[in-house]
Amino acid sequence: MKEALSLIKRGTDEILTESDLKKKLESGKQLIIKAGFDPTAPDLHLGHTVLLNKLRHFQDLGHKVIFLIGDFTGQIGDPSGKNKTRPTLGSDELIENAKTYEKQVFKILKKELTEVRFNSEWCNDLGAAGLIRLASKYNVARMLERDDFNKRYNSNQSIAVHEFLYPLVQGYDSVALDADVECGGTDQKFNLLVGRELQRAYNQEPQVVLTVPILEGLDGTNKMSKSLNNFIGIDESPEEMFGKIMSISDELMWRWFELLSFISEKEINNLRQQVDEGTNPRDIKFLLAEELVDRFHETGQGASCRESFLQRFQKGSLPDDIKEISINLDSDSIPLTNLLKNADMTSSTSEAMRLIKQGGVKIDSEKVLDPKKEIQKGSEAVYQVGKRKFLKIRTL
RNA sequence: GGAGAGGUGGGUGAGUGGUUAAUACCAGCAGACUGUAAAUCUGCCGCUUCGGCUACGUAGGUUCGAAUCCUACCCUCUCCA
Repeated sequence: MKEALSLIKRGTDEILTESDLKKKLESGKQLIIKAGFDPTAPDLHLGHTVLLNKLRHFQDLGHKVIFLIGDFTGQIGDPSGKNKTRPTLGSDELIENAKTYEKQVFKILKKELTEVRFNSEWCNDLGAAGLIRLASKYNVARMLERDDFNKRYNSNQSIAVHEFLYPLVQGYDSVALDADVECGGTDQKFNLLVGRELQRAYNQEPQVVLTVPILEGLDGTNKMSKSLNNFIGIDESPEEMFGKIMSISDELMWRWFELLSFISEKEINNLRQQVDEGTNPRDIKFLLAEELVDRFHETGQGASCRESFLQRFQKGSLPDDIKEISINLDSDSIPLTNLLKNADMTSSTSEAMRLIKQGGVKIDSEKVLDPKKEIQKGSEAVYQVGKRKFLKIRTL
């Protein structure tokens, strides 16, 4: 029992309330653990895995996880942050996204203890009348307690009425599922607590709310998210993942160790001490990168990534696995700027022009300085833009 | 319904008729350096067939000339009801 509790408490931010959790654990029944996910962004990234790891802990104790895809709530758009209302998804798309989720999520969760559900199942049946009834169970003052509503309200920014529905519907999900525990990021705390209130209003035993810390993204300040493009997807190639982890600041590295690594706190402190004593932080970052790459790919991948990383950046050699593409030309030659744009290596010819002038473009490891360079038909070469983008292009 | 404030490049936010692809900051990108794609420094940061073209909520108008003035519309916020 004590062990169970300490496993659950590891890395969590808050448990509301711990005594309720104890009671539920002691009851001996299989608990229903709920966690909601956004239907529009099926690509899981490391930020999500903080939560998934926690769900996994519950599974290790034999409890059932409901992986809830908020397809109905997705139509509302989570007012957290400054999201705008999202486009409604077609059911085909939803099924696709769900499949993508499943493919990724079982890298961490146990299949036999996971149930994937959609909240449109019960929300569609709710109807206008049901929604009104639901809305009557909560009040505006309490809604405005929510931090982002509060901030927007006080700084004279708009809050659309439908945004109030989001926490309500999310809370109603807990009622529909009769959830025992709901897990989410700390930014979800308000929504999770609404679930507690609503369950009480529907005469259920209120769920325990468990929040996990929010993982900072690559920039080190903002929450990891797709829209800020500061994320590492768990589906990304080993090389990509490794490289991105190496690009985080030395400071952020410790935070990631804390939230993502499975090594013990003691070991982390040990590593800190090593750095204090003069070890290159890069080498410590290697450990983190290797652990994570191994987790999401085959064991051993991490080590080989480290090798090629050293090769590439210390000795400046080309990576081994350069993608190849062919591009058809309409005429005998094409300006280099256009070629780079067509190959998606730059977003516009203007950008390509700039990069060439700045000395950031190489062909077969030779710096190109002429912005008007033409590439002939029937050639093949390795193009490099900046330090990271490589592509072998054949012109036909 | 009435009165008022405001909408500027990915974000914040200057700019109130003319040295103007639009100050500054952040983010981003490149180069240098390094102990890493950390940190730091320097440069860049709308698009282009390099002739130009398109931009300051939308649509018109005034003017030799408009982000800046006028008109209408759309949107956001505040106060009153």
